[in-house]
Amino acid sequence: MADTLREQAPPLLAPFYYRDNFQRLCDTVESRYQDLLSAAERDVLRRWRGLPLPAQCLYVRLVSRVGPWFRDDKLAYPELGDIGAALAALDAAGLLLRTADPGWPELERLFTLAEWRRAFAAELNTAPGQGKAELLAAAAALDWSPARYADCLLASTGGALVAPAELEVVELLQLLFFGNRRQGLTDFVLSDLGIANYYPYALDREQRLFSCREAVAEYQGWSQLADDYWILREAEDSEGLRALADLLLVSPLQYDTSAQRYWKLCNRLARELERQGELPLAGELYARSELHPARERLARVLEAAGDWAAARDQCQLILAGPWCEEEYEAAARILPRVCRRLGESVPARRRDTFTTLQLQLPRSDEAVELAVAHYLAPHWQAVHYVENSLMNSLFGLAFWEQIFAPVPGAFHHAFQSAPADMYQQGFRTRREEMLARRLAQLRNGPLLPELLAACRRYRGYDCRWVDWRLLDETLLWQLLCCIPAPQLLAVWERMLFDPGENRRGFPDLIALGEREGDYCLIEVKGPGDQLQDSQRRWLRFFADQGIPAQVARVVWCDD
DNA sequence: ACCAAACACGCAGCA
DNA sequence: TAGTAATATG
DNA sequence: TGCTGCGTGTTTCATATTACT
Ligand SMILES: [Mn+2]
Ligand SMILES: [Mn+2]
Repeated sequence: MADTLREQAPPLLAPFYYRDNFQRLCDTVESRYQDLLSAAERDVLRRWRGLPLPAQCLYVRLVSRVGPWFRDDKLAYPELGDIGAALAALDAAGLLLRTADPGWPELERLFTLAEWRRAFAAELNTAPGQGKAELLAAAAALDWSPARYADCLLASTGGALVAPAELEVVELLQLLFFGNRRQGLTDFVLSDLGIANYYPYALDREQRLFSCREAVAEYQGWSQLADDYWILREAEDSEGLRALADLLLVSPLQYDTSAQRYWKLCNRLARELERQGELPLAGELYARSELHPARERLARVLEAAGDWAAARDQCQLILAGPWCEEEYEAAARILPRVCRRLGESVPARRRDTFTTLQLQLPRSDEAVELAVAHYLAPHWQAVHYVENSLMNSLFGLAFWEQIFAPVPGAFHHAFQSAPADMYQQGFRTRREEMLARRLAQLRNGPLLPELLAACRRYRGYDCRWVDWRLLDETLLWQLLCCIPAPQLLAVWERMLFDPGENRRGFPDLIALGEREGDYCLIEVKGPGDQLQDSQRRWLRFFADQGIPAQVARVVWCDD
């Protein structure tokens, strides 16, 4: 009864919203990158704009769906009226492809098991219990010409095969709009629905991500090779992987825009080659990469190859100018090993000693972190299982304005939850002054009102750092009551030093008391779990700063 | 920050 | 027929 | 014991429909 009386909520999205989204994307790219588009590509846009509304809509539907081929008889869009007419309009504008032979894999996908059965009832003995894979194998064994299969199926089901033309142009437009390959038209929808809620930062319309068409082509080239890499790895084609490495080694890197992609691919491929024992080739790839962990892996490759002297030199190169703390520590671990091999003496590395709490707890179903939290609960006001999310969220609140500051090149489009350079060294250097001012401001005033204000002002907006499910004003009040401001500031400064590296490794639990200084960060270690390097680094830092932290080592008492 | 990832846990093999 | 994976959708 | 590599689980918008086993 209540259900029938409840008013229908108005639809969140306008009719044909997807056409409008596509048009927004096209307009933006065309005005921003007109000189990077060829005459043929601009003509595709012109032709799409000239279509009647239902045909425009259908084109957007088709390029958004898994294809490339579709059966026209299965296109069901009642709101578009006569689908045949829309297809004819697309055809006339050169935006539709038709085929009598889409290739075997597409046929497998386009027709259901029942349709295959019916179409091949005469040619094959099709038992009802037979699965699709078996039936397809039996059909393939007929060894017909490729087109004959399609003829047979279509003769049985009716309909024809169609595909949207100029898919590559659509992909190009999306790449130019977003600057990456993972975002697309769905991001418009999620934003309109409020599922994603992006902060209204100032967009940078001056700085273009791609300076020229060659830069775009280079980016697309590395993307293609990355795709090839996954296919080759999936197929366990070691010959192909070696060929890919050779190709990568003779391809020069010319544009900064795609450097990260190139280096990432070098690192990934090299790591796979390492596993296959191709050490020299892996080493060459690592030498091409300027992205961690390339230099560390090269040191390990040299060590594994028995080239102790080169491995030692590589470690010393890293130690003299590390890219990050992780790299420095790796080099500091490898160096003594190779020096021993060379008969050289090295000073022993000091071992970490962290305050440790030994616990015997009854085995239970819940996670060991929660078991410890429950064990500790009676002794504290509150114990929260937060890992990285708490300190990261506080960091986001404290530096929200700096994170979303309109720095050149930071925000290319309206669907970002962090600036483009968030995890690069340049993040800090490009915002040196405003970060210094913000730190001074936070040092001079009480923190709680600042954080409460930020929490209220920005609540709900997407930020890579902030988990709004965790934060509420009570928690902030409790936290700021217990954690002395200088200690929070020290943590934030370390996070600012390397936001990419220092966003992880925070302890599992935070236990809160009632007075300033009355709190503890606790890393839980179950049987068999070791402290990770990132966790060690934070624990060392906490010890240096006098921030209360402990490692809780749990053993199960079975009886 | 590319659900082709990032993160943390948990184990095995090796000195 | 229930459980699953993939797909399309807003 | 420390170091290393490798495999695992968790987490991604939420919901309806379709196809398959
Ligand atoms: Mn943890
Ligand atoms: Mn832990």
